[in-house]
Amino acid sequence: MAKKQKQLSLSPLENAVMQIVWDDQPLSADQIRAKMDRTHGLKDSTVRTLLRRLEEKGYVKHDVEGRTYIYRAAVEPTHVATSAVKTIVDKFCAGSVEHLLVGLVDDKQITPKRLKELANKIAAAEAKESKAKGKSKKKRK
Amino acid sequence: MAKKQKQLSLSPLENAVMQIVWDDQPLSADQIRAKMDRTHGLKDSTVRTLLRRLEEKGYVKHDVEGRTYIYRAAVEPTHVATSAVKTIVDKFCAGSVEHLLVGLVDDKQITPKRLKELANKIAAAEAKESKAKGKSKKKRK
DNA sequence: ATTGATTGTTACATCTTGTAACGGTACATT
DNA sequence: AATGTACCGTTACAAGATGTAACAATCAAT
Repeated sequence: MAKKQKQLSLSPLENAVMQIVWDDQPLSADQIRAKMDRTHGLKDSTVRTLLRRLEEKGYVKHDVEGRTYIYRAAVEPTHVATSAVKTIVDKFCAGSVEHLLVGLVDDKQITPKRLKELANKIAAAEAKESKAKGKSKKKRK
Repeated sequence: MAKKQKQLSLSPLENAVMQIVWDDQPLSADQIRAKMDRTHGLKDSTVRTLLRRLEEKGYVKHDVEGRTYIYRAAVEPTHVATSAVKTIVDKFCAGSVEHLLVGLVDDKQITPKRLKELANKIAAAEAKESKAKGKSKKKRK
């Protein structure tokens, strides 16, 4: 039972690349390098290595346009976030989202009042949305 | 105060140790090894290395009892969870807990209804708690 | 003093991450 | 056609993180 699942986690630099991709996709490797340049001074081969690794991990995909690779994200940032949160919840909160929420409140990351507001807002939005389209799973911006 | 702190993240194995510590603390290194044995077959020096690293990272602390180190957690699991969640939120949800909650709902990790219930419950608990204590700003949990 | 339990020190092979040089190839420009 | 140019694929490598552990020093009890 050697399920050799690679590391799906993003390293800091990989994350930096993803932020750019999520923000301005689609992008070529070189465009990404250009944007990275503001903070890092990476060579193009470096950036392409990062992109290759990200693609291996399933975070981005590319289309070949002419002879250039055009990259775009293969996963939504919120999906990455929620799945990471799920892992955390399973590990540290005995699988209970409730514990997590309590923790967030205890940690003052959100006030109970605001949490309630959000919950209501989300519930309302969800209700309206499901009524409006019934089955389709499109996401609004 | 804070200087060049190392990685505070837990490796899988370190995490396994923490789970045990959180569950049955306080424990000696050998007791921990014994519990690990069910899944891994680690030598005692291995376990002690892990414990030392965890202590360096600030996850556990020990008291010397006789000639034995008795370990216990130095941080609450929910604290680890919430701080990890904060990192995630900052990275992937533009810093907004709201986005995360929306994501959790979208991901069906929690229903909006249940989210609302929890929010109310938490708000209620919080309200009662602060009334009960009244004066104490200091929250010992 | 010898033994047994525990800790401290040190080691090391893998992997992961950051960073990049090289070499190939197809397209654009003489 | 020959060459430069813009990209891509392959390969490399040092530093740090991780898993795993042997070996040495110590103290407490025999």
